[in-house]
Amino acid sequence: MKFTKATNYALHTMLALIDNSPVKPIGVQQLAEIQGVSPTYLSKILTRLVKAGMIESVSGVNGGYRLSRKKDDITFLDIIQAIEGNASLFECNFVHGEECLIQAVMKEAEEKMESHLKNTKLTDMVQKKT
Amino acid sequence: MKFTKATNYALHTMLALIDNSPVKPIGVQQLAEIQGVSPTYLSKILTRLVKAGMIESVSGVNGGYRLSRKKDDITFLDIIQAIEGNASLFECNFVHGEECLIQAVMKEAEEKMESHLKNTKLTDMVQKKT
DNA sequence: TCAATAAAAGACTTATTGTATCTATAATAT
DNA sequence: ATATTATAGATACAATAAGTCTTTTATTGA
Repeated sequence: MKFTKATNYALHTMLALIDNSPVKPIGVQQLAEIQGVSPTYLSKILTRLVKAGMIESVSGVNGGYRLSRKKDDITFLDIIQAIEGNASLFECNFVHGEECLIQAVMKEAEEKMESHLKNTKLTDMVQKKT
Repeated sequence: MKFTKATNYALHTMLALIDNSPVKPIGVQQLAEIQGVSPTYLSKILTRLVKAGMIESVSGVNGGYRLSRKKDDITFLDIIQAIEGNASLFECNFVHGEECLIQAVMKEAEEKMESHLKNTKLTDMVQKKT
């Protein structure tokens, strides 16, 4: 079990967008180059973030991507779920009559992780940096 | 990102072994039938648990698998790591000079989950059941 | 209005991993 | 000896990840 590379790209791109001007967008070309990934692939990832309302895109000359207004609210969990989806990490296939106790424990564990990701905002990263 | 089915099989098999006699082993044939999976595949999974020291195998007639002595110490994390390995869930590929702050947050989050899995023992399940 | 720019979308390819099965080999009780 | 049972290796198939290519749509500057 592993997070996908797409999640890595998404998180780092978001961090780059935080550093960038909130007004003037930055092109996917440039964002892709920094991370050593193809622009089309990265744009595919960014489109998901747009649909999740975290960033906005501007097409045409001097277009690109920039953070949406509510940047202070964006958590790690938001970004991760936009990319990975929000299905449970563990799904019991066994056919019990009752509830699956194992599943319950796994869900609790997952929630611990999610809780931490929900409580850490992207903007926390920038403060640490300075 | 998801836990593999193998982990599901491993956890449920361990639970079945707890219910079983600690002396007389139970065959993979039977264990596989309960879960609707092929014996050869399940045995492959169980071999990993054997190597991790959680269960022991007895070959030959009336052979099979049974818990190893230290059954009270076996945690969810033990089983999961025996199957999934113990690599980090998140690996940053970006080439920073410094440490990756994102990676640090992800690691913290993962550790929250692991902590819960480490603190929950298999035997806890049995007590709940009664 | 037109040409250049840039994102969005869809079809497609390739690589990797998960999920098995089959066969052969080794160990053990009767 | 033989039937039984785990172990190991080779192999096959499916699903997902990761990425490319091409076309379409939207926007801007000249």
